[in-house]
Amino acid sequence: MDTSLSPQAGQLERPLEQRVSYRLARLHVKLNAQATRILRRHGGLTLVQWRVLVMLNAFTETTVGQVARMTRFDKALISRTVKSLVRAGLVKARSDDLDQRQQLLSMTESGVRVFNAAAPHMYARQDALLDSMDATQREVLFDALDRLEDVADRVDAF
Amino acid sequence: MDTSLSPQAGQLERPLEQRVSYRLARLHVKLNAQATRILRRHGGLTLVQWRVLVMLNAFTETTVGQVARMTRFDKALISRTVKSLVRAGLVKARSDDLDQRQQLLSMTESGVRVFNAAAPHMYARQDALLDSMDATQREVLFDALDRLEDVADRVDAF
DNA sequence: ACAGTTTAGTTGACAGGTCAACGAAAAAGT
DNA sequence: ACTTTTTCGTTGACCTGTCAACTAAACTGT
Repeated sequence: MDTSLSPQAGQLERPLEQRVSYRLARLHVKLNAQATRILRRHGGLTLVQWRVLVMLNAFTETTVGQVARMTRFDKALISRTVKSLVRAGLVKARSDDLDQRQQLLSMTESGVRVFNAAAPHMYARQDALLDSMDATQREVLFDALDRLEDVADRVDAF
Repeated sequence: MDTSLSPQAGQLERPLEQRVSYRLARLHVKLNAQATRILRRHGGLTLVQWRVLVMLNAFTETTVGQVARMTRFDKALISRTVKSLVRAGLVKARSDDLDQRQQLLSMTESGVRVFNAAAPHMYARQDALLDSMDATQREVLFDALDRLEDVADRVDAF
């Protein structure tokens, strides 16, 4: 397969490499695609379903709103995803006596089983990502991510 | 506004902060939202439209496929975006005599005007992102992004 | 007690993006 | 020359994620 571009491509190829947002977008797409493939291979969860289960695994009983806030996903998305998980029998909802608006979510036995099947692979990947850097690199990376998020939050500057 | 989570939240809050793919996803969403807002405010381009125009600005005459390969976006997406740009009068297509399958794309005068109106703000943001780090940090960051992409490409390991 | 406000969650409509199938043209193989 | 394969771009179906509107429940202040 020929991956070369046109002769003039070199003009932009390098600058493009150095664009933060572009590089981040590209990496994000790749990581997502990889995670999606792993999940499909090991139990068939979607990425959002996985992230919800991660939360339910860490917090015995949680609500839709709490998951949405923690993952920073849209609550509509979480709502639909939880519904799909309930439909698949992986999550059960129990109404909260103290607050009738919300439901307390937890994994079913089957949910735990599916989660535990996928988890080793997902965590191995996570470790591989971290292991690709040494300790200082990791530190710098996370610090950089923090700084970038700060800039991204200062919207009105531009 | 109370941003605190449930008491048990601390259990996962820090680990979550340290997850590479999660942090990257979050940053990506923020950066995209910021770019989208800037573009809306300065000319009304969408993010994909902007990225296509960046390419057309760097390469006088390009094709849909070439843009797709360079940006790593899906060619279907580029095809539709180009069509929208042509419809908006920002891009013109000229058929290639040597290859009747493809069309050579370039910006119209109006396209250049819109691009130039948005560009300073987008580049200022880009600079602000880079300026949030010092030289060594930038170097480590891009190196880390490279390494992470490598790991993301090694799919079959998990 | 009760009007006004806030919060939880659902839903519909929609934009962004992916995937697979396709027709047309070009390139490669025989 | 002609069949086969590859490439270019478009299209339709579909999935993901966002936004805004809405209902119901809970909280707040009087």
